[in-house]
Amino acid sequence: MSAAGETVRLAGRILTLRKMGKAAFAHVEDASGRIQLYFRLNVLGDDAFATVKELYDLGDIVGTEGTLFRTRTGEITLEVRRAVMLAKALQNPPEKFHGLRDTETRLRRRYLDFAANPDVRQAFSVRSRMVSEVRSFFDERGYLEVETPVLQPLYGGAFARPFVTHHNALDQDFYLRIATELYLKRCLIGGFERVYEIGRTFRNEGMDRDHNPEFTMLEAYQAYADYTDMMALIEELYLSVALAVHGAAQIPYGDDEIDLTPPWRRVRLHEAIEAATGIDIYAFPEADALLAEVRAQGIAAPERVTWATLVDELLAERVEPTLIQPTLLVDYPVALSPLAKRREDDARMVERFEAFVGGLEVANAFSELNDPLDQRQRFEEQARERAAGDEEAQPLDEDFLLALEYGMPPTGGIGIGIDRMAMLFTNSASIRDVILFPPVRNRESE
RNA sequence: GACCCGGUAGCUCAGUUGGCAGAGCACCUGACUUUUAAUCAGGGUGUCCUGGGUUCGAGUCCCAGCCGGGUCACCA
Repeated sequence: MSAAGETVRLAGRILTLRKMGKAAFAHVEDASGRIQLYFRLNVLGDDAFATVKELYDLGDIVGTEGTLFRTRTGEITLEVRRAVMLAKALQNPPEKFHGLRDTETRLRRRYLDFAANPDVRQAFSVRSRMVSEVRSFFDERGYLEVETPVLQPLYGGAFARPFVTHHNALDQDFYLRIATELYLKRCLIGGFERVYEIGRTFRNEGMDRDHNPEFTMLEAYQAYADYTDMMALIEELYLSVALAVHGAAQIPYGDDEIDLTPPWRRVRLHEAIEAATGIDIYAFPEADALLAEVRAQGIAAPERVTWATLVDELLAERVEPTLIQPTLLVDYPVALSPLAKRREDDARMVERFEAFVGGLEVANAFSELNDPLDQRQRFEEQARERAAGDEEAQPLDEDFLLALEYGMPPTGGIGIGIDRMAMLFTNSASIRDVILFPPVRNRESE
């Protein structure tokens, strides 16, 4: 112990406190760790020692100065010469041995969860390093980090119901963005060739273990690239992050060990469905015929039956849960992908993939549709879906179509769920474990 | 939205067949100069989630509601 005898100053929150007649021990903790303090009457003097005995409680934050020594059990301890109360706790901290377990209190007073449960704090430390590595990854590859509007006059870029708000000065409603896609594409049209944005997006939908109404998504776009470039990108990104935050390409998740080493398994969507269910979705091009096949599988039909929703139902029910090891599902039906470019060899399909890891959808990418005429048709198809009752169909965006008419280079684009990535790298079962302050319902009394 | 589970002291929890509201930690009083989940002696601090109902009597049984969790639905 090289610092023995030297004067040391440290501060922290009191976690344990053992007061005796003329001495007291405490453990204090700050972000760097915990250490024991030793207060002695004959070192501190009557007044200062009396203050410790009468005033100090668990949870208080104190500043101290003293010298280090080892107790007879060998623990490094600060013998305190001077001490000052930095913040007095008026509320009792959670119980020191059992910690804070009650899920409702943990959510409503999240600061107590952080204070009482170091492993909860640890997850956010991992998340922070992970995001840093993600930024470095894109920065090093020449992508420009940009920030596009959160408040948008029209929403788009994903299938979701938006949150709506109102701008008083303009007396105009705005939507909180459900995706950054259409603005990032405007950047491409304007000549930026590689852009990315890590941003909060908002979708007015239910919450569960892998959905939160506000979440962080990374979208990246690269001119003169296509979805195969995005396949390599997602594989390399996950590998880089794994090595940076975990030190290995293999990570534990739940009961599984996931190997992120590229290349990931690639399966064509309709083949994955056929392998799991025996149904060749392209052999049943009409919704009614496909519905009969889906029902024969014992799968409940979605509320709104279209060919596309049935395909998605098959995917969600029978394919996605099995995708524990990293898998790229490729070549989606055009009806599910109104912003993606059609395959040249099969106009029913688009150049798109979704990446799955640990059963979670972690990325969605495509060769971006840059034909303004086809894009208009796709929007018009969405408008028909909308008129038929699909609240999540995408609205026709004339302003975006106008931009496309000036010419967007062929582009590969990808959306990556940052929260789900954090779930994987922190081995968290719930997205709320990697969101600092998840929303909770107001209590009537509050 | 449906179903299941839960809500008792600041925290973690117990509470029997319906019969005075409990324990540990925390807290308060006293003792204690190397303790470390300190120890020893004493002290219970409560809207039993809320509102009704049944009953001589409800934390416990019934109904409605609130809040949380889980599963499902939704999230193409």
